[in-house]
Amino acid sequence: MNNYVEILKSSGLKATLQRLTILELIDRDGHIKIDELYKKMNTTHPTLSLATIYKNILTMIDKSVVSEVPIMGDKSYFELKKRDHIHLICESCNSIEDRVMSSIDMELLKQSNQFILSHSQVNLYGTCSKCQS
Amino acid sequence: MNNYVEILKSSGLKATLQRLTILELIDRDGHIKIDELYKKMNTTHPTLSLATIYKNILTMIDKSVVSEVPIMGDKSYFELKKRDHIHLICESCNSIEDRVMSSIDMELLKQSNQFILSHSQVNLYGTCSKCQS
DNA sequence: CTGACTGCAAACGTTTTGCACGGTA
DNA sequence: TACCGTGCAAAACGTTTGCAGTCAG
Repeated sequence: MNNYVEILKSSGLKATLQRLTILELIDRDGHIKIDELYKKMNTTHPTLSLATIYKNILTMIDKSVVSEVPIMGDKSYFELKKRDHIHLICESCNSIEDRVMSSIDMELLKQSNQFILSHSQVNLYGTCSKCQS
Repeated sequence: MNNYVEILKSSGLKATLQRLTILELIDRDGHIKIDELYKKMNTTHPTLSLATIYKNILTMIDKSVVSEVPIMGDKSYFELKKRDHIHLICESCNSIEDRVMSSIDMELLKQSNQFILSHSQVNLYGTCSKCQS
């Protein structure tokens, strides 16, 4: 848990019990939606409010502690900020698996039968050529 | 416009004026959000209701005529279903550019300076190994 | 002619906000 | 102690629903 304290402090955020709890739950699940987070939280910390979760998710995204994983036909999931990776999203059981792989390996994945690919969604965020000038 | 009539009919949907209007506006913009769609629609077809847009977007996604583009920190955009492509999303002007490229070319993009990459989001939808059995 | 589709208005669920209180640093 | 963060309740917002009327095939 000390780990999260460091992360928060170095991001200029206070290490409150609420934030530590949120981070621990996100980490345990890997990827979690707000309502799932709230339900799990309610069992151990019944007083922690939904508004606090929303406020903290926003501020922690802003500070790059957490990142949003928007999903087709579903609410966004949230995960701890980590190095670039791919999400393998199973449309049958709704599981989300992280995979660290190079672009070239993606072709291999398509050809292998470990994960039957239905469709892909690649979004690259950055600055377009117009906005660079 | 005849093109859309064909697409709708071959998907088992009736080619109503409302659907044709929605498809034309999506196509014209490339990627559009529901509220933008409604605003533009309102100028030319003031009686077309928001509920109709929502219902139609859902059914047309279901029939693979349209697809959803979920975006970090924003509402989903919608586009016509087309062959696999990458989205270059400018965080400055919020433009979305389509780019058809192989996985290997992605590496080239990162190295080039045409689009300064801030972060990427790759979601692959399909069936995981567990759910295949 | 019939089932699919539309428009309206109400209902619903999710997210945001304002404010008084509480806790971290 | 000062300020950031929390909890509550209300408000705002986006989306869905039910139903009566309409239209495409």
